[in-house]
Amino acid sequence: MNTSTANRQRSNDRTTYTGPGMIATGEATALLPTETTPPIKVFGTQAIRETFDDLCLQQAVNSRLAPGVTDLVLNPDAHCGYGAPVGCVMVSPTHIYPGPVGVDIKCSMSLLQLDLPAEAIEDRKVRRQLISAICQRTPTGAGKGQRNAEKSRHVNRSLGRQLVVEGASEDVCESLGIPTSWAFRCEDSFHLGHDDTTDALGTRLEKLLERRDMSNFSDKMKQLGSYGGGNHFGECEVVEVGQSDRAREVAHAFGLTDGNVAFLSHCGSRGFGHNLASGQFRHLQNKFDQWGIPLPAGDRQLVYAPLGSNEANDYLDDMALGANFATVNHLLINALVLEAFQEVIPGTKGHLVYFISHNIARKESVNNRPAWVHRKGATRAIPGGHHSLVGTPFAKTGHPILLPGNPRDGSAVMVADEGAEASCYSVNHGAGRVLGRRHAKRVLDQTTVDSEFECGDILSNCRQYPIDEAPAAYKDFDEVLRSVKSAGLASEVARLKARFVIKDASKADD
DNA sequence: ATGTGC
Repeated sequence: MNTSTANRQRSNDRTTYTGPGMIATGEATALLPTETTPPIKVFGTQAIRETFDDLCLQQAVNSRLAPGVTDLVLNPDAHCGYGAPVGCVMVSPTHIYPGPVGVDIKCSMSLLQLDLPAEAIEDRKVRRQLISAICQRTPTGAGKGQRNAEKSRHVNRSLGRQLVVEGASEDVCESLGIPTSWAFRCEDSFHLGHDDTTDALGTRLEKLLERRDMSNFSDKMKQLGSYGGGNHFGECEVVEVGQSDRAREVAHAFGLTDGNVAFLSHCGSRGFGHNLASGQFRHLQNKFDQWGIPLPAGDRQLVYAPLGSNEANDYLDDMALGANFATVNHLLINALVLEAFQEVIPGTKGHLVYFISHNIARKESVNNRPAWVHRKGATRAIPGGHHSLVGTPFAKTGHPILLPGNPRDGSAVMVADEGAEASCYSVNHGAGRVLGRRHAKRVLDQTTVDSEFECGDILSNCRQYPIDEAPAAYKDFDEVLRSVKSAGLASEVARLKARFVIKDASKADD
């Protein structure tokens, strides 16, 4: 059965995975055998393994057997995605796969630590003021999520062209009022083109701007500093650093302060990244049709390009352009959120803890050779002492791993352990869906969701919190984290407890 | 995910 068939069956809630079963190998690890190649590594406790539906497993097998793929890791938050499961890592030294990077190029998390004690936002009125100050500056929602920017932070066409080519360069940060030091708090503050130059990106951008679907480039650039919709959000948190000596030490190195307010953001490359990604899917699918190349497992979502081909070069350039937009988008959002806090509580100071993606392909060294590591709903997890962190603020400790859970149960900051080599230096990217959006709307009810927020004294900008985004639509976050910890991939540094949530509510009553 | 859906 190929994935297209599986997709059709899923729409009727009938999936039938007929491949081999999982081999249980440990409390939190398992192997999913494939016919002719080494097995897929699965990280998840027994309870988590039961959440993997048939289509998800089928997609994992299809991705593992696709041309040039040498490793595939399935994380505890895995569920079906575009071509490959959301929550997987796919490695290839020879091929690039746009589908397994995903439709939202460089969808990421960022965390801003503020110097406010939790008590400063205890008053619901203060939190209401913060919600409105933040919403004024960082719109949510599809399309219309364009910022009404004051002159000092206006993104005109020429600044737009500069920032998608340069990413968070000093010049770009200065133009937008972003502290330049924040660039050092990024997993990647900029992305180069296929030949490791910015020139390649400038050239590619010129070509793209001639395209009809890029005629609204200036409008796309105006979306800079906005969240968008779906599972994207901004969330005000109180930091609870773990009790162990290591947690306290690492939290200190990360710049996290126990008991203080922080702000967690989740968003990506908005309409610009979507244009680039969907344009590439279409383009490569047409090439496959035109040249009569067989699709991996017959799945159009798994089209690929061999490295060195014009197609691969163009994709890598487009991915970098989208990734640069996402990077500056996150940093600007954080600058605007800080500004909103300062408006409501004058004198507030804040610094970026980290900005890290979970939808991107990076050139890394795997099994001692260079390869493209596609993280599709997966977060890089490199422990302290690893050569690739030399020169960063986190060379000794390992970098922060930012994992959204849900507003009811909290989110987490983790740090990688030595064992992460087994998962290609990756962990999950959050809790992962357990109910599809349609399913969630059918089986969950608004009153329960509302009372969960009321009980936790968690405020929101939404009159009705979107039901398909309710905590119960996601996997048990503690079980997901237990999977990561007991597999030796990463350790918990801090929990983040939600105090208010900013989300797009425009589709809440569909 | 997305100026939203074959």
